[in-house]
Amino acid sequence: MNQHSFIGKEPKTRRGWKTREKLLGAAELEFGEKGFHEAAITGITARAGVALGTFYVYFESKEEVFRALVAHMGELTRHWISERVGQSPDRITAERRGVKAFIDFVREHGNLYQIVSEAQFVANDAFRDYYTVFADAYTQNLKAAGDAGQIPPGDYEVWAWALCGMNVFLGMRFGAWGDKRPSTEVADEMAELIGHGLLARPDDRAGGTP
Amino acid sequence: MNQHSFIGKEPKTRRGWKTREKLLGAAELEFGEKGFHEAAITGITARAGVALGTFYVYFESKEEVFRALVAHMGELTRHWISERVGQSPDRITAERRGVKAFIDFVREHGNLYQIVSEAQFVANDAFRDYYTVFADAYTQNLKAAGDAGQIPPGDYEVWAWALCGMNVFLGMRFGAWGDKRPSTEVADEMAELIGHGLLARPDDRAGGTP
Amino acid sequence: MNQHSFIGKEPKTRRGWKTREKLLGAAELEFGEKGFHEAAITGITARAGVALGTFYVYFESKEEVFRALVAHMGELTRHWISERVGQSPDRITAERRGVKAFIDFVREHGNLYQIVSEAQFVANDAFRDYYTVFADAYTQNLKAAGDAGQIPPGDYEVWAWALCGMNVFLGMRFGAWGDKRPSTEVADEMAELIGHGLLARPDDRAGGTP
Amino acid sequence: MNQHSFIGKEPKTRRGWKTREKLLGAAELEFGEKGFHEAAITGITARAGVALGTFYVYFESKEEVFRALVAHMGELTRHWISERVGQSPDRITAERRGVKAFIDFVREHGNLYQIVSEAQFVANDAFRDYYTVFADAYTQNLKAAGDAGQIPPGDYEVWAWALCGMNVFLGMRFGAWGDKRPSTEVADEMAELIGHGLLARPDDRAGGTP
DNA sequence: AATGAATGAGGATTCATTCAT
DNA sequence: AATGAATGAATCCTCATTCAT
Repeated sequence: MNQHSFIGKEPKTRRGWKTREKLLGAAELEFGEKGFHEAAITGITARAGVALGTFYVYFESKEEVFRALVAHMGELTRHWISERVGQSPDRITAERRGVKAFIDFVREHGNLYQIVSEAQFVANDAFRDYYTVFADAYTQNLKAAGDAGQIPPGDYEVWAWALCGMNVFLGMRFGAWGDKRPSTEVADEMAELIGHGLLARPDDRAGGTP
Repeated sequence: MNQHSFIGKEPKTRRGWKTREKLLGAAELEFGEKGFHEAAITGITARAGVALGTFYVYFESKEEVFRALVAHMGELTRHWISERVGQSPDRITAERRGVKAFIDFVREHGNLYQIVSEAQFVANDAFRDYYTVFADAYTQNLKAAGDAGQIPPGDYEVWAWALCGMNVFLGMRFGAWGDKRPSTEVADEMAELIGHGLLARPDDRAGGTP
Repeated sequence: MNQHSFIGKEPKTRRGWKTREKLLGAAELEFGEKGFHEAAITGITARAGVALGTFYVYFESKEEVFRALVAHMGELTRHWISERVGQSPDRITAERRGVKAFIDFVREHGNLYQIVSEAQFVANDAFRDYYTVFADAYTQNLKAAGDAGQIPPGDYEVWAWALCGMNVFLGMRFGAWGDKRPSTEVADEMAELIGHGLLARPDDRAGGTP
Repeated sequence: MNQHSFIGKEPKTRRGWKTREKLLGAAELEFGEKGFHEAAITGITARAGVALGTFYVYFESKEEVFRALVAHMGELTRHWISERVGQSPDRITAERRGVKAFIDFVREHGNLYQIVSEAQFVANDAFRDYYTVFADAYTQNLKAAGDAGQIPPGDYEVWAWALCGMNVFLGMRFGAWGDKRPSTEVADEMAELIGHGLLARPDDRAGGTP
């Protein structure tokens, strides 16, 4: 995926790799806690336990580490979710599991997820990349389901972005903002909504797709 | 809720009101174009055609105008949308019109809409307020529709946030990012998705709710 | 004493006098609480319950009110002390009463007394005036006592300044800084010191001057 | 008391120490000449020959250098005086030398001494520390003299503050305000006053302590 | 590789004072 | 007399980045 996309200066020694690693970890914490603008390079180096100048040995700028982190978050999120969605028997189950996974992810890594959101204003292209990768995968999945006759036809790209938005907002509202409702409940509700839609007659509900 | 929550210092004369108005308009442009951190107070006052100090007669800080603007955007957005949704014959029509209105709004006021998004990192409480007001209204509408038997029962709060997220993401993707697709098309697709849901059998489509 | 030294613009109406009075009182509080640099004209006018511009109807500048206040403090202090020292039977009694009065004054009007001290850096001439008036009076008193054979000959001006310094420091240390010791005790100790001096043999003490 | 209370950021290299030294010296001049509020950081860095930002490498704020300077002045003053008082044969000689030294110090370092005085309004705790250290030392000396039977018993703490006040005011009046009288003369007069006291009979004078 | 001293452009904020009403 | 809107000079402080060691 990241063929030539190594971000920052590649270390040549084992020691160098370790330092770079420490810096990345420290940056994750610093940005996660304070946000891009409040975060300081000295904060990162202090957490990493290295001198200020060392930062610039491995990264060209504050924005560069930030981008590296956003890219990393992309992988992390995808991994987290795909691990929890697995091979779902049907699309709705996949959606239900997906939302739950996303809410849980935000609850677990709220600070880090902020990094992605803030990228919108700091590194807009990285932000677009992040969600485009998601939406594209989503589109593919819908398409497959459509081809298999599991879901009705439609403009799956639009649907994918709509579903992304759902996830993100439910993650924000019921994950990041701290709601006591179990993520399963929220996921069930969302599954209900996008399963049968708003036009379903009440009695459709119990039966699912007959 | 916010009975007398006037943001900034309330002018006592007509002249004062005019100046405050000019400042607010200038701030909208400045923040919209440059974002919070790049925006400068001198940029605002220059646009407003007043001296630097005048800014601080009406606002305590850069953040305060920003908050005032977010609150103002809330009213503006609600007004824009409700004007275009009007008294819809049914919930799906309302949704379709709502999405379309939102996409159009973002296309029209893209810069301004950025202000709201950025509030997440600059004035988080104002950001929450903005969307909470939206989602609450959404919830009420769904409830009304539910009571009227137009839509199936469910946890309308969760649904409301899900629908908000859809709107926002479609607005971002097909509004802000500049997509050529007509907003009507996107709105129709979303209406389809949330109208019949993913479980609808293909042949359900033509008929809608019989 | 202040023949032509009316500070500020003299009001012409009764209403004007009242306003000026309110401003002076407010300034006393504001400067006393915050010190010259932290004090703000708006703080003064707010306390006085008048509009900002009104201040400049009666005073030319922030420094001017300050000077008016320092002059006023001079009269106030002298009045307070002379009232409490009265016609002392002898010099030492006068000194004892003087120190006590001064400590009590500082305890009672600590904030206001700060105004005088700060004058050193804000209106140095007013500061010098304040203490020069004091020291001159002191000198005269010592001279009278010397002429009457109550105290030994000496350069009374130097002595006067030395005694002023004593008063001020004892007032600061045991008055302003909040010491529990009763002012009478401190005054007695100072009287002992300057009564018999450091060379007195222990047994001189009981007897005073035989 | 202040074991490791290093004020500001401790440099780690020799070069750093030199820079900090230059800044401290420059600040002394700037504050001494202009007073705290008129002094500007750019004034300090210009005098030191470094860039503006360098100041903030070593000090957190304008107030912090100021505090560092006051502390430094404490050491400087004590050193100056103790050097000139030395091992005095008796308390009165010590006092006489002390006053003279203090007046001379103020004449020599008038500007710098202003820094201490102004501390009263800028860094009150530092101001208290300054004089408390002095008065404590004074108290100890008096106690020693008292134990040795050189001076009569008394509350030496009160005496110490009284004597401090004398010194300060004589320093101010005959040192800082520019009086032509030789400091020796003033010192002699003060020695006379606190040597025999005000109750001494005129004929005591010639004899001193027999 | 690592260090940490030095840089300086950049921007927010304050507030005494003026003046038209 | 009283008001309060408008002014703008004046400064403190931040922090990403550079570079000599």
